[in-house]
Amino acid sequence: MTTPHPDPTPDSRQRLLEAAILVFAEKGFDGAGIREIATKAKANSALVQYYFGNKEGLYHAALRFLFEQGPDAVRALPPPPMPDEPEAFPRAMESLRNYIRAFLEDLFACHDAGQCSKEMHSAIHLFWTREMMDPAQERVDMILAHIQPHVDYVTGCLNALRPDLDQDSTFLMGCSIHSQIMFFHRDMAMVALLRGEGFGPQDIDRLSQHITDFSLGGLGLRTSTQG
Amino acid sequence: MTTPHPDPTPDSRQRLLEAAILVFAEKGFDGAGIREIATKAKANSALVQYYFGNKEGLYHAALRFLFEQGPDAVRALPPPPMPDEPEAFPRAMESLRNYIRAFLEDLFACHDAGQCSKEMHSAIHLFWTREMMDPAQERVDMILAHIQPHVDYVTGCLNALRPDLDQDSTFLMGCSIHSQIMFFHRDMAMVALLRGEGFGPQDIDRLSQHITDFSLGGLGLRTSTQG
DNA sequence: GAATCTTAATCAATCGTTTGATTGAGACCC
DNA sequence: GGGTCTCAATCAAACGATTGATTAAGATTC
Repeated sequence: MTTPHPDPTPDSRQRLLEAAILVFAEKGFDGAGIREIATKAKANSALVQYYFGNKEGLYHAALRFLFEQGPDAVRALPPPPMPDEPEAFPRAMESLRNYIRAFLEDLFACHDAGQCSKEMHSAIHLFWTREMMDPAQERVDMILAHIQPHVDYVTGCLNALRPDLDQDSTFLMGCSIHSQIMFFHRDMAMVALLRGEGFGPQDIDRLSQHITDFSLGGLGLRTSTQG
Repeated sequence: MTTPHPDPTPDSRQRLLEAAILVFAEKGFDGAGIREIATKAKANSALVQYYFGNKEGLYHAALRFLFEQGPDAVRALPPPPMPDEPEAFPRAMESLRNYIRAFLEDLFACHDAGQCSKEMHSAIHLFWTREMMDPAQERVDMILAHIQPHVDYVTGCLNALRPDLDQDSTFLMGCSIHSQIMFFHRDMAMVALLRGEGFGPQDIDRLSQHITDFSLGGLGLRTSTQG
């Protein structure tokens, strides 16, 4: 997460950005205070105005920063097959399975080449989830640009798996798949309360297996029945 | 949540409670101000301390209020069949279908006997969703008590539909079903951006049909293949 | 007339922001 | 090389506004 940008980018700016991600993720925009962020960044709170204009500028910059520099499971995945390619069907099935697993690994912060701390990793997803709940008007373009590859990937899989579906039905299928993946991330607190214990990285095998099977079944492509 | 014959001078405590739901839902706990709530309630802000002790007491009371008085689709549904009852399987299938539809109607504020305004109705679900994202320690009991009937209902359906599953697998199935229902509510903003237009009450037929079919397929109970 | 309800005025604390001063490294002139 | 100037970076201090909370007096009700 280093900036290759040529602009004057001293350490304080970077530290503020990373501290902002942590605090905004934990407490939200209104709950987070400029002074708290600056203290965690070991910087002066006035630097927020100096570098980012105001608090909202810091929030905006932090969101853009984690979009551009943060972890993204889909970036590393090979693209799904086109519907007319040979072996498109089994390869799309495998692509969907890999996507679900990669997304889960990303959410549970199973970082191999650790570019950022585990705490930062989960804060990034929490920050991101907060913004999704009510996206600000001036950030929708940035958000859409970040989501689009995810949508395209799953849509590509679905087009190969169910070429008979119209566009809107395919969209609904993608929603059903994504909803399951994200549920186990952002509703973890509820899941932990109901189940007694939450899911963690050690459950990724089981979770990705379940979501994949459930989704293939939902698509009408279940090959065998299992628990 | 207005009475069918509204009082000329309704209780100011009640007005505060209802205004709190609206403002807390829109801006969250930190974003909402006591003065704004009081203004919307046409009451004095000091009444918050008088009736509820402090701001958090108001939040707590508002949450409990909408739990006890607010709309709840499951309350009106006949209980799902026990696994050993006659015709348990087809009845459980119908129960699940009804549950999904009732939940969606609830989320989209299709109130027949309007106990509260449509604005209040959607605010209730937004408020509720916010609390779910990070539930406060002192409110988990109340939250669990409100969720439990939902979990029990779906678990009852699943026990009749897939009696072979162990408890944890059943739990995962329930998560997959609930995740889909809630997705179309709280990610509506994102869906609208991606799809060009969001879903509304007029789409309930299509949505509940899709989620039901997808879920039955995920359960390995798909009877026919359709778009 | 006591209890309950409501009010405006006010509290201390904290908020995001602004200000003015200081630092230190480089550019420039003589 | 010494002196001067520039400019971005950083800081402590203070700003006005707003926050949730408190108070004491007035209104209402029974």
